[in-house]
Amino acid sequence: MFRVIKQEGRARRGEFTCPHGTVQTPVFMNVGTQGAIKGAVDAHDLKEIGCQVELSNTYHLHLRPGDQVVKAMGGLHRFMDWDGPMLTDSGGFQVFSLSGLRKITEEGVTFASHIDGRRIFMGPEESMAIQSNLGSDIAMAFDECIENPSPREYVERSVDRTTRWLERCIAEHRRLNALPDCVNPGQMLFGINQGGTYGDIRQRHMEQIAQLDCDGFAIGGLAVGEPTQVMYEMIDIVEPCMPQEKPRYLMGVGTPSNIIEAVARGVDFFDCVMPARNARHGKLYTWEGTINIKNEKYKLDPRPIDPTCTCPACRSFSRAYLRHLLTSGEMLAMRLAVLHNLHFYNELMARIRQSLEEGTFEAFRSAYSGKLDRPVQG
RNA sequence: GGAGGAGUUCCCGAGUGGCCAAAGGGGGCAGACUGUAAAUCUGUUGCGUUUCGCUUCGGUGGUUCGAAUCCACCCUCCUCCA
Repeated sequence: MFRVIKQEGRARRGEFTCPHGTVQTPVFMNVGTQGAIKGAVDAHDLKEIGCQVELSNTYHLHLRPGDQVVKAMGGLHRFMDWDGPMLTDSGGFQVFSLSGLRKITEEGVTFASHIDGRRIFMGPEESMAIQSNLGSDIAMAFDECIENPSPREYVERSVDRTTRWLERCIAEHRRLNALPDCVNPGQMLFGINQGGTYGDIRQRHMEQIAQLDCDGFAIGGLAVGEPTQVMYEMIDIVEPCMPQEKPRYLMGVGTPSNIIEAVARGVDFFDCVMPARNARHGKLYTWEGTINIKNEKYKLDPRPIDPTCTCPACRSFSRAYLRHLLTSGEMLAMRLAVLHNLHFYNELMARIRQSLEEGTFEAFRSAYSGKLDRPVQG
């Protein structure tokens, strides 16, 4: 269930209630693909850094440890000891990212497992069954995330197939939720818009799936190589076709500026591996811009990553220490850096929400959009 | 004292007459990363006025049109024998 509390322009301050709690939006979901945030961060840590929604992946958990294992262990919430809202991605992104290892038909996708090469088939029904076994609060429809660029003709055929897959997802999802041993009978389902960089295809697709019975709608297939401006154009085209009373989720996006710009265009949910991956690689976010903690200039820097930050890393450690840990390959470096960047993203969303409540979002946008993605000056 | 072996650019290490400012690794420096096959990948790492010039392969001298590579002597280190 979703309601808009306040609006500034197209930007929405909302509230989304799902089986494991109520989510304040706009929200950034913290990505734990295999039931863990890479960098030795666990579900308890997520609580401390302000995470509202945890995100895991259908394809990866199906391969290891197997969704039947997770179900036998009481569902993914109990397995990883996360009692808050959780979203599972359907495996649709792996259709894109593992493109060298798969074959697509009307029925679904056959993957060569990236672990041992064995063939695994995943279609709408399989994806729904796995996500049902995982017991997430929000299941994502099984789609094809199309690579960019793709020929118009291919995009048209793919999008039509994704629509048919969505209808199958809805039917199967409804059936699974009604089964007596369902892990999370209140599980919701989001449909996904595709269409590459063809605005008219995206618009038509969004109009079609908006008619279907979904709990929310996502925009997928963006930030896959197209220029940022094109991504914004696609959101501008699709957003008016999205139901006002349902949440909008921009999948896999993005940089702090991308998020601010997408909120301005009416998006409520986000997720991205970027803050965690960048953290592991030494790129850290501050309210003055990004820093690469591995740079020599931080060798003797006694300051925390960001002097205004309250994350576990900034509360106790200097840039010089973080730099030392990271250049030495210490696991602790990754952990502290990931905690910082995810805390930053969660704090970013909190400030966005606050500005929306105060009616100052546009001021916030002009102060920080662009700036947060760029290296600090000086 | 005797017999062998070795000294290469920040480090390890390849190179035995021209295609060598010198492979490869490490380390250093910098960059990339957007529903995670990523603790990964890329670039760079003698100097300069940079389609070219200069300095460099333990030292000095020599052979040669041309030397990290061949010769002589010297220095240093390692192994074995006394």
